[in-house]
Amino acid sequence: MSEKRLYHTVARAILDMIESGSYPPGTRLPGERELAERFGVSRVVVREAEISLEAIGRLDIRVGSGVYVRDADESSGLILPRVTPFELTQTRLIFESECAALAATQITDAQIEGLRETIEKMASSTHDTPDGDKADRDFHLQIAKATGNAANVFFLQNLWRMRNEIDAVRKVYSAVCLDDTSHRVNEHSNILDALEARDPQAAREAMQGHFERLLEALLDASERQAIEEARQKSSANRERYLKLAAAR
Amino acid sequence: MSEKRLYHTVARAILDMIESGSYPPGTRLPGERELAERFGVSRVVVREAEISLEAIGRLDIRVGSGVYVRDADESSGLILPRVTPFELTQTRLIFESECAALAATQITDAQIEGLRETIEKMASSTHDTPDGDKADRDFHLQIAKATGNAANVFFLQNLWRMRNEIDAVRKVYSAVCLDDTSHRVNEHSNILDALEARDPQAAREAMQGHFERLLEALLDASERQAIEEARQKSSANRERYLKLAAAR
DNA sequence: TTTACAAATTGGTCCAACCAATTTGTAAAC
DNA sequence: GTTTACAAATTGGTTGGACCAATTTGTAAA
Repeated sequence: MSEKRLYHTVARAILDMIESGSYPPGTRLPGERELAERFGVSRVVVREAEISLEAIGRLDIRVGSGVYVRDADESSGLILPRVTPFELTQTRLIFESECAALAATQITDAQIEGLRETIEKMASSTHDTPDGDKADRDFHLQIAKATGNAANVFFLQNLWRMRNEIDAVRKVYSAVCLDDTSHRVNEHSNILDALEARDPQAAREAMQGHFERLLEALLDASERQAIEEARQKSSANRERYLKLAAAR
Repeated sequence: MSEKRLYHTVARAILDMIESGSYPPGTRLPGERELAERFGVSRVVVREAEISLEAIGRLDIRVGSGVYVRDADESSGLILPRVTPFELTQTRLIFESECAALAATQITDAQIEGLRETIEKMASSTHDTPDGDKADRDFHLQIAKATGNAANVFFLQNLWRMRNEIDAVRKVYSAVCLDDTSHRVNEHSNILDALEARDPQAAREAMQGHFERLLEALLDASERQAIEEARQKSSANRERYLKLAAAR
């Protein structure tokens, strides 16, 4: 209601179309002429709306071809702070635990069922496919949605963007998630049980446990990684200095 | 690097104009018509260029007034979701309470002192100046910083952006903050005490209390506002229908 | 000096074209 | 049957002119 300019309203509407799932990433949007008619505005306004969405990396406008929904991941060009995997996990711990507690007070049976499906999907995913990650993300996202709070959903999405778009984070996380599918499935089940029991405190603690274990796994992994890097560096050094010695 | 679309070229040119220093932040750009002539393009193209720059937070377009160069402060480039004041406050409650608890475990004496200053500043601010708001923001921001976690700082900044940049939120918040400076000063002091005592649980509860009271104040305010809007609407209706009756 | 209001300025929207890049449909060639 | 060539349809890009609404500015009255 507070939008004064038409193209803002239209941009909002297009965003809604995308976020409702009608147009998944990569999909082509209806042409400018059709959208103009559908929204009851001129083509200019649709263009302005699409251009503003292009500017913030949500759309990809290709001349002669069409306007495409951009994948929310890479090259979104948005600025994220430089956070370490530990910082991210700590923030997830405090934030998602409270989300879980909140969700426990108002989650619906249908949402419980949706969560169960993500767990099954994760359990049946092979180790290296991205399916497991997607199921993981869906699980946490659906809990945020179950809080019925758009701000919570927004932050959850941003947390996940940090995980995927910050190199240092992605590196460590992927190193950790190789062989812990069974752990994750287990812990997700615990969380689900608490939610199904509508027990906020139990949900909070289950989620805390989930991230505390992850935090420990991250510490182990980063230690291994540090050792490995040190080994490589010293090996490189050895080669360098041996060469020097050999050249003498 | 030749830009295919004209409005990209123009956007680039406008950006150059800004970055060359000819138009410092806050300055008004030449009108669309003049720029169109200067660049030798149509007005629509200039508009499209300016809209794309507005979308990424570089320009501020004001109807009837002009296009202004935006101060390059924290425009993180994120598009904010439509959240209600209640959602925002709930998220602040769960997130900032945990931040306070976390901060209590590791805050330094210097940071304690910094917090105390913001409280004094708020106490001495007159009611309608923005100084009070700034001190409020600083207080919460410094607690997030005291957690030593960049992700927490990032999210706190975004929470504040929601408060200031979402119309519906700003409206209700400003209605609430008129006469509650004394409340806020009190509650901030309580939080500070808990932090100084390095008592996580007390800090958490003090912060929770802060937001729970705010939540109630918001409910009151939104109720008053709804009543006022209903009054205005019915008054408008009365005028309309009386006119109709008089014209008969 | 202040106030009130009309005029000029500025962004917002619409329309009706036409251009250029791309995709698509179709028919000829293999 | 598959590939190739090319014309037709589709799609975004740009233009000029027109009119509206919000805002600022200039001017005259109080």
